[in-house]
Amino acid sequence: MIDVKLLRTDLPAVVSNLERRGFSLDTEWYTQQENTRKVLQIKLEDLRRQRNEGSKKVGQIKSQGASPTDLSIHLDHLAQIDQNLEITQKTFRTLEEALDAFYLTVPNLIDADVPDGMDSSQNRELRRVGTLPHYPFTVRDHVAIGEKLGGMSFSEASRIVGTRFVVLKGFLAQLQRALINFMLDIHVQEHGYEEVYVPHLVNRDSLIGTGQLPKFESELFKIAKSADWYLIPTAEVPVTNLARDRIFSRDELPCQWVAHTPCYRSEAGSYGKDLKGMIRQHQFEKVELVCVTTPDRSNDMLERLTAHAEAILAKLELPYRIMLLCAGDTGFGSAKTYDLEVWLPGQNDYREISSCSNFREFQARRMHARWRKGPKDKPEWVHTLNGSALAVGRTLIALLENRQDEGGKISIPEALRPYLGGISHLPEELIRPNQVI
RNA sequence: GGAGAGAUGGCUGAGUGGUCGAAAGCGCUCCCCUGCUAAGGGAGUAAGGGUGAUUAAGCCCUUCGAGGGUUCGAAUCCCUCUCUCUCCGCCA
Repeated sequence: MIDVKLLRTDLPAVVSNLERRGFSLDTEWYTQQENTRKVLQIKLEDLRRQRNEGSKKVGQIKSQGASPTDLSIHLDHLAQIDQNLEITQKTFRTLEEALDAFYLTVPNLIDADVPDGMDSSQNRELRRVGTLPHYPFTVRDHVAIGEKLGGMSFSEASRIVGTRFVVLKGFLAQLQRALINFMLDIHVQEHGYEEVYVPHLVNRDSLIGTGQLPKFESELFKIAKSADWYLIPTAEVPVTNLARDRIFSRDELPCQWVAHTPCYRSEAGSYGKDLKGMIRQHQFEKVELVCVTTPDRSNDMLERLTAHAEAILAKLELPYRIMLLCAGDTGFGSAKTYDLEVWLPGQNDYREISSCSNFREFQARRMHARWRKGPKDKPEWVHTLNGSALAVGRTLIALLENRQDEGGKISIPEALRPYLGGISHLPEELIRPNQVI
């Protein structure tokens, strides 16, 4: 949620900032509601004051043993106030609910150093890392590699559930598991994150907290059994909500958490996009970094977090580029986002494999996540950040496509070999099924 | 799934209709005392919001899990829901 006070005091600044995203704020509606709110609230609070004072007096009158007529006159007067109060309260509540609902649909303010632009074509490429591979043969995409190697089955998945799922078997399943462990270990051991295991179902409040609701319900899978349980679309939701309703002391911050979870997305509205293969699935594995920090450090933390995601790509020797998203392409709750895009030879293009964002106070307001500088100080909002490091399914694709040879073998980057029993190439039997005699 | 108990400030925990935004203790902050250490004394210490010159003072409103009800008045009485704990059952 953006700062309500800022809306009240400097509406033009908010409007022009949000225009950079292509979001147009209904100023006429808002101004009118807000002005009414102010008048109504003053009136309401005054009526409540009168009632409180009147009620107190009843107690005094009674204890002083005043005449019954005095008392009934006073009670009549109070009844009138109450009647007025009830009407005012009803109107005020309706108004406030409308305003609250409105606030939840307003995106975050964009950082000043985010470039202008309305869509991904105007994202700014900051740099490229790694050299693109050249092949003296026709490259296969990951689907073709999967077919050749075996162990990647879309047809079986579709029989089990439907489209946009995959079954991985044998060394491909093991490769995915190796990647997860590899990423977690690096973040814990080299980058100083605390590993957390979290629920894969979350309630409405958590999704409102991180900003997926109320606006993006269609992208979520809802559990039929419960009124407000959803499958997580990213570990960001349960992990960031660890900060919900908390007041951190200075020395507890920053919190740096890493979690591996599956992610479930309905991908409504992406029909026809990336239909083939593992690029866009209803279920995929991801290792997510989440940071809760003091405001003065959040700029720095975004750079660090992004560097931590890059470190994984670098260790896996995958070529990538780093993009600074333009205002129009930056997500609803984010003030500034870097995307890491990995090179996919099968697509002859870079594709998103990580997205690292600074949410500043936006999620903290929704979650009531605060911190206190010193014991005497007022609580302030924390800043929250998160980034994928990395999307595991796409990492697996990237490895298959970038490290294939003509015969269809995949070379394993040095850094990953300890996680695969030391082998240098796939396919090789990593762990043989027991022979039953 | 069955039975019971509970939800109060940073924490523990009192509080069954007005004098309660809330005792006491712990923690924390400041001050005093004590030549180290240990200990002692005093004061302060919830959050959100409105108004105010929108980071003043002041005044005011709201909040004792959430929502509704009774009442002139609710932390306190009634109803619904959520969550937590204990015991039994079931279970990876």
